Order: sequence, then structure tokens, then C-alpha cells
Amino acid sequence: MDTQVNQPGFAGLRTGDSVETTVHIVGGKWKGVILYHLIEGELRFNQIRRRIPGITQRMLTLQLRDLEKSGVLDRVVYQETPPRVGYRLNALGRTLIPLITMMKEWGDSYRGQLSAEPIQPSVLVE
Amino acid sequence: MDTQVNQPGFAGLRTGDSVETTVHIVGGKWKGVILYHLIEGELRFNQIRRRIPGITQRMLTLQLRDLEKSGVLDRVVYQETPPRVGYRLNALGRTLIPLITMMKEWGDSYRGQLSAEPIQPSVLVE
DNA sequence: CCGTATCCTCTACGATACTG
DNA sequence: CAGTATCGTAGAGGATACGG
Repeated sequence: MDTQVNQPGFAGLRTGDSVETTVHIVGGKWKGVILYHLIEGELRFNQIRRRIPGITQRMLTLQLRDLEKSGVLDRVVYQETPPRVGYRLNALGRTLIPLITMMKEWGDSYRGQLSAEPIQPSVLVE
Repeated sequence: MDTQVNQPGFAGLRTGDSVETTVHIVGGKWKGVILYHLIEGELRFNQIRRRIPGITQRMLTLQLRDLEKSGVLDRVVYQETPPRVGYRLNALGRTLIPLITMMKEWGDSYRGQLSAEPIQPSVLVE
């Protein structure tokens, strides 16, 4: 399948689309949350799954593969029985931590904001 | 139509999904870039359009409406002929500036990284 | 335990044409 | 200038079952 555009340069994106580049990597329904949980350290497949209620095995696999391709995380295979696989942010992925953290915090305060004063569409006429 | 879920709380998201909340607002193919350009100040419809090659009128309208609903920008209608409409970040929207800026910068350096050393899938065996 | 393989749905996004 | 209105499509995301 491959839910992600090809590297390098993400064909279709032009110079100046750096914001979109980041969105491609961190965006979508699951990648942000996955990355967020990996901040705490290496996690196994099912550990991630348990931390993200609602995600299916298929989706988790796909998103992890995308993140691997993007080069932000490593997949560690332990040769044991039962099989064990770990996922962890690599050096490049760790540079995402401030961003992910900021997204988490902004989302938190936005939600607080919402319950405090519901948004009313503001169309200003001048 | 409405490409965005309902407020408040973005039905379907549970507590702890703050990262996803943020992704919902700045994510998608265009919202990040739109917000990025609005950092420089109020812009008119066609000014934004010219700054974002490839976006269609329809898409720009839809995304701007979503951002309005999210409560991060104001729409300013000037009663003139020809009609003039401006879009600007409001107080809440301005709190997004550090985030958007960070996304831009991360995207920039990621692209530099790419050309320096292409990503090779790293599956570590231990 | 950690995945793939199918199949299916839904919606984000796009092309194009038209309007106050 | 700043938009709607229609129609069409690709692919993101989901349900379920099976496999090393």
C-alpha cells in the first residue's frame, strides 16, 4: 500500500512547502500520537497498541512502516521466542520531540479554551 | 460538506488525544501553509492564493472556513467595490505561531538532511 | 507476539464551470 | 474579487480473517 509519498523530496512538493513536509511525516490520524508515546522510550508493538485505543493492528503496522521510511524511528528485532520487536526514535526522530510536545500542549490548552468559551464564528465587517 | 468534525471536543477523540486535536487543526494538505503565510499579517483571499501555487479556489475556501470554525482566524469583510475580504490570525491563532514556525524549520532541516544522506531503512537485529 | 492479506467505505482533494 | 455548485477520483482508514 504505502500511505506515503516517495522520498526524496516528496514528489509533488515544491520548495517552500517545508510546513507540508512536516505535516506529511507527523500528520494523519495516528502518527502524531505514536511519536508522542515513543518519546518515553523504546516500546514494543503491543505496548504501543495498548496505549492507543482504537488503532487497529493494520493501521499501527502501516504507520510504523511510514515512520521508518521517513527515517525518524528504528525497528529493533530481538531474536527470541516469542518474537519481540521494539520501536524507538532515532537521532532524527528525537529532533521531533520539541515539536510533538508543543503539539500536545497546544491541543491541551485548546481543549481547555473550548469548554471555557465555545467558539463563535467571527465575521468582522468594516 | 464540512471537512472537519464538530466542536466541541471533536467527537471521536478521547482525552489524551491532544496531539490529534492539534493535527486536526493544522493538518491536512493546506492548513499548515495557509497559517504560515498568515503569520506575516492580514491577507486577502487572492493574496493567499497567489502565495500557495497549486491550491484551487474551492480548496482555499474550504480550508479557510475550517480554520474559522476552529476559531483560529478572523474573516474581515470590507464594504467596498470591488469586494474585499481579509483573513488574519486572531488571539488564539497567534498562539499557533511558534508551532507553525517550528514545523517550517523542522521541514527545512529535514529536507537538507535528505539530500545529505538519503534514508536507508534501519532494521536492527539484536 | 507481530504481523499480512482482502475487501470495503468514506472523505479529502481536485477539475471545471458559473455568480453577486 | 471572492466566492458556490457539481461531479469525479484516489487513497486514507477500517473490519475481519489468517499466518510464521
